[in-house]
Amino acid sequence: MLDIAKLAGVSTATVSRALNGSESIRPETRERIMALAQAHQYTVHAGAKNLRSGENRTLGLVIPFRADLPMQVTDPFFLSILGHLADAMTAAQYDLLLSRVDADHLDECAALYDSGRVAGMVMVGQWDHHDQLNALAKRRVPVVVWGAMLPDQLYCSVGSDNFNGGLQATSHLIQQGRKRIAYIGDFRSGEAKLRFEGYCQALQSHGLEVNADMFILSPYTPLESQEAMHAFCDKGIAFDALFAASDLIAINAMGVLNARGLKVPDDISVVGYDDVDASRHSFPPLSTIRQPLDLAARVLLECLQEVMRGGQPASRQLNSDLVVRASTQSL
Amino acid sequence: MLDIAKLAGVSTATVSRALNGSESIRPETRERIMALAQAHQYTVHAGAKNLRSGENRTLGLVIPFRADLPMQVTDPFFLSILGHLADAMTAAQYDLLLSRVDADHLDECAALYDSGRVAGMVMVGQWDHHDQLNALAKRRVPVVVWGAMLPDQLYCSVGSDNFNGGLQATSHLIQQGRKRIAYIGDFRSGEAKLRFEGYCQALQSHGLEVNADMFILSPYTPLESQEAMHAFCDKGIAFDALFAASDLIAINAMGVLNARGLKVPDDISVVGYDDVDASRHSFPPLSTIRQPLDLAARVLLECLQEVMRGGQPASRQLNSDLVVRASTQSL
DNA sequence: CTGAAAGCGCTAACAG
DNA sequence: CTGTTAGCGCTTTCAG
Repeated sequence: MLDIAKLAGVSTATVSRALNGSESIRPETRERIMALAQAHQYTVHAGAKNLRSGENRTLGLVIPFRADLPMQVTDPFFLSILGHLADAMTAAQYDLLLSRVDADHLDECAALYDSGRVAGMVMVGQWDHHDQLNALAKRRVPVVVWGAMLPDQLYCSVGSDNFNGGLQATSHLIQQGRKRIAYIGDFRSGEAKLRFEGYCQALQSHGLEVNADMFILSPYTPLESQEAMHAFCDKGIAFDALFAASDLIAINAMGVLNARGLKVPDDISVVGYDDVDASRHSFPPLSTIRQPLDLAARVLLECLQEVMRGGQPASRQLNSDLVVRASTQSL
Repeated sequence: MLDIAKLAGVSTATVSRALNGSESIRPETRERIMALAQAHQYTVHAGAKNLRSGENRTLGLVIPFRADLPMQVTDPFFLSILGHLADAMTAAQYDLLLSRVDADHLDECAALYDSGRVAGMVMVGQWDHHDQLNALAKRRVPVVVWGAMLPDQLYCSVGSDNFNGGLQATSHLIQQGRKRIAYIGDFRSGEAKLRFEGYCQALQSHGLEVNADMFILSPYTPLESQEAMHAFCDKGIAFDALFAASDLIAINAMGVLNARGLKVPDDISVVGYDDVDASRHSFPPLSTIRQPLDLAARVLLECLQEVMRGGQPASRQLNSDLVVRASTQSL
């Protein structure tokens, strides 16, 4: 910066002002300085600027991972939210620091904040550790979480309304005249559980029977979903529709159905969840619940900014949309 | 830091030395200081440290995107490399700054380096802009690229050997007794082209006919791959195997084959490319070419470090492995 | 082994 | 409108 100042015949203070768009500077001088900076490929040193101004424009995106599991992100869906978040942050002039943290030591990411590397962070991915997040929040680490709203939550979370999503998906099937609707996925915990509850609610409010025979337990990771589907079909229980807790499960299930000679959607209508890229290209293209990730990213950022300001924004549930494709059809 | 110094009854210099593991400090003093830091959740301010020591331990990961395309990463494969890279960098004590840059203005990421935000960067994703990358390298921006080796390349690239991958995939099919092997994917540019050339080579060296009727042009983005597959089947050309330029294309193609009553692998053996998560769960599970992403990430990092040291590491091609699953079977 | 002092590159009062 | 001055939080000679 000193070099530029000398070249322009001014002080570094003036250069700083010019480059930061201060009002109190002669336009002509500004132009000259900007031109010089451009010519010499000079850019303000971000670190020094932050240090001096006390501001920090980098935000953390932390992705918990489990040491015991093979390094994999089960959700292709996750990449999408990452992309949107990157976009939103870039648009708001933030840098994005990516950090992988052991899910069992989420407290470690406090160091990210304590060391001034990030001004705040959003946590996304497979997270269960409610209490660790609460501890972080108690430590006054600015953090927002992508996920469900939980009771006794000290931090701000943003997620989609999984209950309502399950409701929409199932109602859609019912409206198309389906009466024997199976559910495949987890129904004991997390987001899948809420989707399942939405499914039950939809059945009940339409006066349909909620039958445990129609619940197909499949891990959220779709590893064994095919087997689960096969096992269900083997039982010979009649059904004319299927609501899957995730697109990947749905796609695998459709593969099994196809293989067994059951036509989708003629024999079985199928709805998935997430609107993963692959669901547009599955056979047949999959009807699904789309979570508004672009909005989610913006809301996450807004909330984080509010938290960084010292506020306590309320957690939010975003509405999801039903996307109708060829895998569902009226009877 | 001053606080800790006071608490410990020493100077900040001593605290600094203790926290950085300097040799010339009494172990006892070190312990005491460490304990205090721990208790007060004190962490060295990373920015100030970098500023003073002139070092920078954050690396950039830039993901070019096309302004004209909807924000999407076509490759689910990409998330995987991102994860591995994050792991490798974390393990080497680097921070990872994620940055999305317009693919038409790759030069913009020079600012990331000029402003001292990153000490170097790796570029990954759909990149075509060979000349822009060369310009970056000429500007002495430390950068390494995930992708193919190109002639007149001023930068270092790391990629997998796509030609060899195509060769392996096709040879596998031939060894299983398949004689009429179709190729689906792009064959005009990029990595797919190399895979295609490997396919041709394999056919030739086994004395099989290389027939343009067996080339199914499908966008690398699998949007129209189903249509392409349908169109090919409609032509009624006999074939007993299919090599797809990507898993996603392969999975879509298998969907079409299933729907048309062609059994995989009995009637048609299918091999994909990438070993995407979904290919393990497709119906049937897909044989594919796995790129060694963990190794790739480590090599990328090594090369980047070498470039940052001022060196000019040679570009590298990594070997890929064939993963055999149920979609291929001997006749 | 430890402290004092200088300064990394920048910005923000405070004077002119 | 612009220059001077004083640090942001840390590390690192150079003396003790």
